[in-house]
Amino acid sequence: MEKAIIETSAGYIGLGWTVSGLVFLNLPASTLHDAEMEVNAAADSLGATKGTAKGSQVNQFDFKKIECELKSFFDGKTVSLSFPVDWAYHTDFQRKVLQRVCLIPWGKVVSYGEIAAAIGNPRGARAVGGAVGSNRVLLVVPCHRVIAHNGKIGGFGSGLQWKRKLLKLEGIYIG
DNA sequence: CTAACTAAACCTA
DNA sequence: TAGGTTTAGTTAG
Repeated sequence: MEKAIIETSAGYIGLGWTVSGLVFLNLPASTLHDAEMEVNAAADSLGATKGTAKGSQVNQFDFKKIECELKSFFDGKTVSLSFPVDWAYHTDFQRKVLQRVCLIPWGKVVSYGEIAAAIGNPRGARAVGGAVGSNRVLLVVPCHRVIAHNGKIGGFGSGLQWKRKLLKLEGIYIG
Protein backbone atom coordinates (compact mmCIF):
# COMPACT_ATOMS: atom_id res chain seq x y z
CA MET A 1 0.00 0.00 0.00
CA GLU A 2 1.23 3.45 -0.91
CA LYS A 3 0.99 6.29 1.56
CA ALA A 4 1.23 10.05 1.29
CA ILE A 5 0.35 13.30 3.00
CA ILE A 6 -1.18 16.33 1.35
CA GLU A 7 -1.05 19.81 2.81
CA THR A 8 -4.18 21.95 2.64
CA SER A 9 -5.24 25.20 4.23
CA ALA A 10 -7.04 23.15 6.89
CA GLY A 11 -4.10 20.92 7.77
CA TYR A 12 -2.24 17.79 6.70
CA ILE A 13 -4.30 15.02 5.17
CA GLY A 14 -2.95 11.48 5.23
CA LEU A 15 -4.06 8.93 2.68
CA GLY A 16 -3.28 5.43 1.53
CA TRP A 17 -4.01 3.59 -1.71
CA THR A 18 -3.34 0.49 -3.76
CA VAL A 19 -3.51 -0.29 -7.46
CA SER A 20 -7.27 -0.61 -7.06
CA GLY A 21 -7.83 2.82 -5.60
CA LEU A 22 -8.00 4.73 -2.34
CA VAL A 23 -7.96 2.67 0.82
CA PHE A 24 -8.23 5.46 3.37
CA LEU A 25 -8.18 9.23 3.53
CA ASN A 26 -8.06 11.04 6.87
CA LEU A 27 -9.30 14.41 7.98
CA PRO A 28 -6.73 17.21 8.15
CA ALA A 29 -4.37 17.04 11.14
CA SER A 30 -2.89 20.20 12.59
CA THR A 31 0.72 19.08 12.27
CA LEU A 32 2.68 16.99 9.82
CA HIS A 33 3.70 14.74 12.70
CA ASP A 34 0.09 14.05 13.69
CA ALA A 35 -0.79 13.26 10.11
CA GLU A 36 2.06 10.77 9.88
CA MET A 37 0.99 9.06 13.08
CA GLU A 38 -2.55 8.75 11.77
CA VAL A 39 -1.42 7.36 8.45
CA ASN A 40 0.65 4.70 10.16
CA ALA A 41 -2.14 3.82 12.54
CA ALA A 42 -4.58 3.50 9.67
CA ALA A 43 -2.24 1.33 7.66
CA ASP A 44 -1.54 -0.82 10.73
CA SER A 45 -5.19 -1.36 11.53
CA LEU A 46 -5.64 -2.68 8.02
CA GLY A 47 -2.72 -5.01 8.51
CA ALA A 48 -1.24 -3.73 5.27
CA THR A 49 1.75 -1.85 6.55
CA LYS A 50 4.16 -4.39 5.10
CA GLY A 51 5.58 -4.28 1.63
CA THR A 52 5.27 -0.57 1.07
CA ALA A 53 7.79 -0.80 -1.71
CA LYS A 54 8.41 2.62 -3.09
CA GLY A 55 9.91 1.27 -6.25
CA SER A 56 6.73 -0.24 -7.61
CA GLN A 57 5.10 1.92 -10.21
CA VAL A 58 1.64 2.36 -8.76
CA ASN A 59 0.72 5.55 -10.48
CA GLN A 60 -2.56 4.47 -11.96
CA PHE A 61 -3.83 6.59 -9.15
CA ASP A 62 -4.12 10.24 -10.12
CA PHE A 63 -2.35 11.72 -7.14
CA LYS A 64 -1.97 15.14 -8.69
CA LYS A 65 -5.68 15.45 -9.20
CA ILE A 66 -6.72 14.47 -5.69
CA GLU A 67 -4.11 16.81 -4.24
CA CYS A 68 -5.53 19.66 -6.29
CA GLU A 69 -9.14 18.88 -5.42
CA LEU A 70 -8.51 18.51 -1.71
CA LYS A 71 -6.79 21.86 -1.58
CA SER A 72 -9.65 23.43 -3.51
CA PHE A 73 -12.23 21.82 -1.25
CA PHE A 74 -10.75 23.41 1.85
CA ASP A 75 -10.54 26.72 0.06
CA GLY A 76 -14.30 26.53 -0.24
CA LYS A 77 -14.50 25.60 -3.89
CA THR A 78 -16.91 23.11 -5.42
CA VAL A 79 -15.14 19.88 -6.37
CA SER A 80 -16.38 16.41 -7.25
CA LEU A 81 -13.77 14.44 -5.31
CA SER A 82 -14.75 11.32 -7.17
CA PHE A 83 -11.87 8.88 -7.20
CA PRO A 84 -11.60 5.11 -7.46
CA VAL A 85 -11.80 3.37 -4.10
CA ASP A 86 -10.37 0.01 -3.07
CA TRP A 87 -13.32 -1.56 -1.24
CA ALA A 88 -11.37 -4.62 -0.15
CA TYR A 89 -11.48 -3.54 3.49
CA HIS A 90 -15.22 -3.02 3.65
CA THR A 91 -18.22 -5.33 3.88
CA ASP A 92 -20.60 -5.81 0.96
CA PHE A 93 -23.28 -3.92 2.79
CA GLN A 94 -20.91 -1.10 3.67
CA ARG A 95 -19.79 -0.87 0.06
CA LYS A 96 -23.39 -0.56 -1.12
CA VAL A 97 -24.10 2.20 1.34
CA LEU A 98 -20.90 4.11 0.70
CA GLN A 99 -21.19 3.92 -3.07
CA ARG A 100 -24.67 5.33 -2.72
CA VAL A 101 -23.33 8.12 -0.52
CA CYS A 102 -20.81 8.92 -3.26
CA LEU A 103 -23.73 9.95 -5.46
CA ILE A 104 -24.73 12.79 -3.18
CA PRO A 105 -23.65 15.98 -4.98
CA TRP A 106 -21.69 18.80 -3.40
CA GLY A 107 -23.88 20.98 -1.22
CA LYS A 108 -26.73 18.47 -0.74
CA VAL A 109 -27.72 16.29 2.19
CA VAL A 110 -29.68 13.04 2.53
CA SER A 111 -31.03 11.17 5.54
CA TYR A 112 -29.91 7.75 6.80
CA GLY A 113 -33.37 6.43 6.04
CA GLU A 114 -33.24 7.58 2.42
CA ILE A 115 -29.94 5.81 1.86
CA ALA A 116 -31.40 2.71 3.47
CA ALA A 117 -34.42 2.78 1.15
CA ALA A 118 -32.23 3.38 -1.88
CA ILE A 119 -30.30 0.16 -1.32
CA GLY A 120 -33.39 -1.90 -0.60
CA ASN A 121 -33.57 -1.84 3.21
CA PRO A 122 -36.23 0.76 4.10
CA ARG A 123 -35.93 -0.17 7.77
CA GLY A 124 -32.18 -0.32 7.86
CA ALA A 125 -31.46 3.28 8.71
CA ARG A 126 -29.54 2.36 11.81
CA ALA A 127 -27.48 -0.14 9.89
CA VAL A 128 -26.70 2.63 7.41
CA GLY A 129 -25.49 4.71 10.31
CA GLY A 130 -23.12 1.94 11.24
CA ALA A 131 -21.95 1.59 7.66
CA VAL A 132 -21.15 5.24 7.04
CA GLY A 133 -19.46 5.20 10.42
CA SER A 134 -17.08 2.62 9.06
CA ASN A 135 -16.14 4.84 6.13
CA ARG A 136 -12.36 5.14 5.90
CA VAL A 137 -12.35 7.34 2.82
CA LEU A 138 -13.56 10.62 4.27
CA LEU A 139 -14.48 13.41 1.85
CA VAL A 140 -14.25 11.14 -1.19
CA VAL A 141 -17.23 9.29 0.27
CA PRO A 142 -19.08 12.33 1.67
CA CYS A 143 -20.52 10.71 4.78
CA HIS A 144 -20.85 14.16 6.33
CA ARG A 145 -23.71 14.81 3.90
CA VAL A 146 -25.79 12.13 5.59
CA ILE A 147 -27.92 13.56 8.40
CA ALA A 148 -30.99 12.57 10.44
CA HIS A 149 -34.42 12.61 8.78
CA ASN A 150 -35.66 15.59 10.81
CA GLY A 151 -32.91 17.88 9.62
CA LYS A 152 -30.75 17.34 12.68
CA ILE A 153 -27.09 16.62 12.24
CA GLY A 154 -26.94 13.03 13.40
CA GLY A 155 -23.56 11.72 14.46
CA PHE A 156 -20.00 11.61 13.23
CA GLY A 157 -17.29 9.28 14.44
CA SER A 158 -14.41 11.69 13.90
CA GLY A 159 -16.10 14.45 15.89
CA LEU A 160 -19.30 16.37 15.27
CA GLN A 161 -17.42 19.66 14.98
CA TRP A 162 -15.80 18.28 11.84
CA LYS A 163 -19.13 17.34 10.36
CA ARG A 164 -20.39 20.86 10.95
CA LYS A 165 -17.25 22.38 9.49
CA LEU A 166 -17.42 20.25 6.36
CA LEU A 167 -21.07 21.08 5.80
CA LYS A 168 -20.35 24.74 6.36
CA LEU A 169 -17.72 24.60 3.63
CA GLU A 170 -20.52 23.51 1.33
CA GLY A 171 -22.84 26.26 2.46
CA ILE A 172 -25.00 24.11 4.74
CA TYR A 173 -25.75 25.27 8.27
CA ILE A 174 -27.28 23.08 10.96
CA GLY A 175 -27.99 23.98 14.57
C1' DC B 1 -44.91 22.08 18.55
C1' DT B 2 -41.14 20.19 21.49
C1' DA B 3 -39.35 16.72 24.73
C1' DA B 4 -39.13 12.14 26.44
C1' DC B 5 -39.71 7.40 25.95
C1' DT B 6 -40.50 2.97 23.47
C1' DA B 7 -40.26 -0.41 20.16
C1' DA B 8 -38.82 -1.98 15.69
C1' DA B 9 -35.29 -2.99 12.32
C1' DC B 10 -30.56 -4.39 10.43
C1' DC B 11 -25.59 -5.02 10.16
C1' DT B 12 -20.99 -6.01 12.52
C1' DA B 13 -17.70 -7.90 15.69
C1' DT C 1 -25.66 -10.88 21.92
C1' DA C 2 -24.68 -5.91 22.39
C1' DG C 3 -24.60 -1.73 20.38
C1' DG C 4 -24.33 1.80 16.65
C1' DT C 5 -23.70 8.48 12.74
C1' DT C 6 -31.94 5.81 13.04
C1' DT C 7 -36.89 6.21 12.74
C1' DA C 8 -41.80 6.07 13.67
C1' DG C 9 -45.27 6.13 17.12
C1' DT C 10 -47.21 7.60 21.60
C1' DT C 11 -47.87 10.59 25.42
C1' DA C 12 -47.36 14.67 28.28
C1' DG C 13 -46.67 19.62 28.75
